[in-house]
Amino acid sequence: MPELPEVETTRRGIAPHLVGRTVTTAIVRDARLRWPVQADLPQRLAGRTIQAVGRRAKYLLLEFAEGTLLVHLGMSGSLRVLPATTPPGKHDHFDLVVGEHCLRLRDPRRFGALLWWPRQPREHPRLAALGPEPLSEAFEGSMLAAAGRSRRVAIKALIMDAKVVVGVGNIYANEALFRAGIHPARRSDRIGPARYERLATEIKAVLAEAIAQGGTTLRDFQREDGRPGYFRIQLKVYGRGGEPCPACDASLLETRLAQRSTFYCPRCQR
DNA sequence: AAATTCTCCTGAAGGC
DNA sequence: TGCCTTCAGGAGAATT
Repeated sequence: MPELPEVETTRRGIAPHLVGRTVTTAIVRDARLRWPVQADLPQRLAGRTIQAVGRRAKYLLLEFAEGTLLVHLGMSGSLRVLPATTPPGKHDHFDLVVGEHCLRLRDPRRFGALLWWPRQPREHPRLAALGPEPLSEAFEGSMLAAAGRSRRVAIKALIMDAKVVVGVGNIYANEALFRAGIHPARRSDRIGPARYERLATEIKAVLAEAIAQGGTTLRDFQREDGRPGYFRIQLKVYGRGGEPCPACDASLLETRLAQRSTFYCPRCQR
């Protein structure tokens, strides 16, 4: 399940194979993604030259002079660069053919998306309302505190809200709250400025560490060349309900919060 | 209107 | 062994 570090790892992996190259053809094998892939997408892409491969939140942005292809990997999507002649597998729904190679989208659960946008990516309605990138300077403790003060949601829900900050998925929300010593259900308006500073710092740190390690992985994340990602970054609480807290040995708890699996240490996190 | 719940999908895992 | 059920989760949509 790609989170922001996996998407960024994918971006860095595929960009060298794509930038400056011209699309030979595009193949849609199954248009039934999150939204139906528009039928004329191959015609729109053929003959266009990829100028840059960007990212906003968990959207990958294949930028052309004529517009942008937004690619979202959803829950189970992965992108690989392969020889164009490689036979497609069962869930290989889309190819972007670039000379001898192709960028191939595999997505068993089909929660992903392919969207053509004939303008600048920043103007896309899905991107325009998003909060800041977590690793940018625009995201820091005081703005997070301001967002939290004006609402009364669980802190975990706050940091997973894309209007507040993008790219903090369930795994890293759990990890960041553990590292910051904050209980995931604590109300956002009952956390002080210093603790918000710490939380913003830990969100940045855990995401940066995961990117530096090439993306963590759960289940089926694959790198652009097909190598699996690795559990290089040790997840301290996610998926560890019942295990001892790595800091204090208390038994880690698992609950449901905002419809998501939530793991925390009842002693370390308040 | 903010907050919560629902929805899409299928592979994996667990139960009997 | 095999069929059945349950679960996971990104994020937009629907509901309260």
